[in-house]
Amino acid sequence: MRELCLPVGLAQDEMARLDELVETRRRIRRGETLYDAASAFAGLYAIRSGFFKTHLLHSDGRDQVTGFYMNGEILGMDGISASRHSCGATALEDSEICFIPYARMEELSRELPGLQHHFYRVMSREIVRDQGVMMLLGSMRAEERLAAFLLNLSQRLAARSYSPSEFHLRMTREEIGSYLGLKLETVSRIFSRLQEEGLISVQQRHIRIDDLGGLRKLIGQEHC
Amino acid sequence: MRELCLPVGLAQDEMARLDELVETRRRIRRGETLYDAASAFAGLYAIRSGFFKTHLLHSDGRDQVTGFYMNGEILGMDGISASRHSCGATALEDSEICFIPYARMEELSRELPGLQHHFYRVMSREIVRDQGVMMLLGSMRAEERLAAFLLNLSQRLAARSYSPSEFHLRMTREEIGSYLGLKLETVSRIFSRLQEEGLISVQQRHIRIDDLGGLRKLIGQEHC
DNA sequence: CGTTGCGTTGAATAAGGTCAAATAGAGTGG
DNA sequence: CCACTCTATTTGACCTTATTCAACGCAACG
Repeated sequence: MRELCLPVGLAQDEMARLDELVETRRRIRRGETLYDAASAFAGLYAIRSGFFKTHLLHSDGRDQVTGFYMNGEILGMDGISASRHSCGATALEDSEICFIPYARMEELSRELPGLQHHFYRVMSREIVRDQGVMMLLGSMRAEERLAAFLLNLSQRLAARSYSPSEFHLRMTREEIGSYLGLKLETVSRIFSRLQEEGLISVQQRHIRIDDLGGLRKLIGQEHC
Repeated sequence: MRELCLPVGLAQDEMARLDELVETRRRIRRGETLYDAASAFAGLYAIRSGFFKTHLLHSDGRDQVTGFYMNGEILGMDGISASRHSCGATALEDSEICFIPYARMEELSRELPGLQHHFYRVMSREIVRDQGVMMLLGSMRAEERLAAFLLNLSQRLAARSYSPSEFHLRMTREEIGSYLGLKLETVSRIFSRLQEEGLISVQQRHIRIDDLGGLRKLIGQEHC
């Protein structure tokens, strides 16, 4: 996990100080929330294991999934700006997290230049990630969105040495749809269509990518 | 401008050090780019005056507007994560910016706790802003998107003591559409519709908000 | 005064949404 | 182990919304 969510290139003694950073380990059961939207911000959460979604509640009651997070990723950075979380985080499977109190993070990142740099980078990466989603929602058709979604998952799984071509979805069709700006029926239909086209095999939540190149071509060339 | 893009609550001597931070002032003419997508990251840009758009280039040639920025706002934070900008920034009118070299920013934010905190907050705010756009793109209908767009502009103008109810759009219909995930014709049509409904008056790029409450109601209650 | 870029509007079309019904699994209690 | 229930998923028929294609208007500018 360290390679993923903690700085590379820190000296040995700096690594030692890092352990001070992490206050607690906590288990979160599937369905439980790590924090709710509008709750007071206390610090960041590094996912040790498990899977989360973040979601925003719109004033009219509908809520939208804004992201899916897996082990090695950091949750909660949205809360820094207003000392209050703008979105909630919910576990999609039993998970384990490390809590990083914000005050301590600021303090320590002053002492360890590498750590400060790392946090700036992690936050910047989140901004870049969000821009990718905006691109996806703003200018891709349904089929492209799903393809991009699957490729993104595949790539992140590969980075964690899981199979990039065969995996189990932790979220429902509705959650995928909410994330991609589609209705759950559309998600289901597009999965079926991609299967007919021989690009993937779908068995409920079990996904196998049969034609990686084909999927890539789908998002690299077409448009609308 | 200081109230907007620089920390509140810094001591006098800290303020003095701040001037060291800002290296250069630069004028950018309308249509020029501040930085291009994929260009090397050097630092951040604080907008002194003017108006910018940021935009992402998709591999198939289409580019999507990811944000509009006005005076007092910070550009370039996307570049920290990969030492390379993920999107480009283009001036939509003659503008003036301050350049903040990244190395100096990191250095100084180590010495001035208030500054470090401020930068974390600014980056977090950007994340929250992006989430709002995701909400907009993912779960609002065209009319709601335009209403939200106008209300957002109005609010930011108000914070700068400009008129919140009457203003001039700096961007084309196509740029608005790209930002909102709509085609330019749709944007034009919806503007006309909102005018017919008595909510706004549109005269090319000149906008007057006639019924603020009505616009708010549009995004607060309806859904799809 | 024609050119050029931007904006508006109309008609036809396609993409995705809505509503409804059928099916498949997972979990539960008998 | 089986029947029962509940939720998630799939699929079909139909409908709404936004896109596409095309024509025209407007304003700025050389």
